[in-house]
Amino acid sequence: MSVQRRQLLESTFVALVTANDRLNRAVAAFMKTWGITGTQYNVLRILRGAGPDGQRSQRIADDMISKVPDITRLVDRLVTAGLAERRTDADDRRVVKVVVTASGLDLLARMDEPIRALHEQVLGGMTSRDLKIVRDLLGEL
Amino acid sequence: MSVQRRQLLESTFVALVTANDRLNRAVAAFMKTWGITGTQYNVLRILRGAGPDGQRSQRIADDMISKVPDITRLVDRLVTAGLAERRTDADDRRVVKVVVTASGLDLLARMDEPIRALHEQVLGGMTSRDLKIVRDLLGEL
DNA sequence: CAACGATACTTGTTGCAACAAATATTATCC
DNA sequence: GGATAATATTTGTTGCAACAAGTATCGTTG
Repeated sequence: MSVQRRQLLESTFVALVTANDRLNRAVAAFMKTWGITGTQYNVLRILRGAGPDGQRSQRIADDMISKVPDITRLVDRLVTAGLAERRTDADDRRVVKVVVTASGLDLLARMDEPIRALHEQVLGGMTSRDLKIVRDLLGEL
Repeated sequence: MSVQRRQLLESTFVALVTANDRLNRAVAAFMKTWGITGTQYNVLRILRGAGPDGQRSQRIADDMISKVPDITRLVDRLVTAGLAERRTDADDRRVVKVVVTASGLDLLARMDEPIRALHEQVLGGMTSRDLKIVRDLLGEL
């Protein structure tokens, strides 16, 4: 491999990690103003999408954008905060279904518009053409 | 703002966070085989660049790719692992200079080639043209 | 030159993430 | 149908990150 190619790989890698950190910080700071973490928000969104029947823990883990191995204590915090509830499945008593509460839905509804503003704040400077390029190229990773 | 633009912002945001998580995992798994974390590696690289005089804690914090507020305990772990040493500055006794040890330099040297392989593993699938695009667009964030 | 603020780092504390082991329930296979 | 494997979740433990408060040293200013 050429020296140029290696340097390009490295500088792109560093750019990725740097953008990574900035994005994490922006998300964390935003979520903090709402009293939750980005991970918790992700779970709440999954639960809202799942509807009144809720979603089993394992499926929540599968659907999450950022994977976490410990759904139990993640849901614990949502339950403690009154944003979600646990319901053991009657058909399969191993399964725990997690349901978003009215309070959780209310929080999500209030966050919907600010979340769009966050997207705008982070990515609004890019043209739609560039957004598509970044999205598609990152999707290949 | 149009619906399309909003959806594009959202899907790109999700793509970023997803790539984020995958990258973090790849780096963490790689670093784990060497007994350190990505953050620790970043500090060691800074110390290698600083040379035998070492680098003061605050400057390390400034130079890091992923910012961390607690350099003290980060360096603590490097010192415990025998990869770095602390030396209080004689001119200004508030300042602590951190120096990489021979063991630390040896570890870095052994990692240099595998690190390039990691870059190749993560980004090798992209053309040089696309790498430049991603690097430059992410740099604007 | 003494007091005050600024600087550089450390320490205390809390919460979350990661990994492994344990528990409970269900499915499978002689 | 009872032993065994598989599945779903919980619990134990450790380490790291974040934020705030504390300590030591230095610079500045009247």
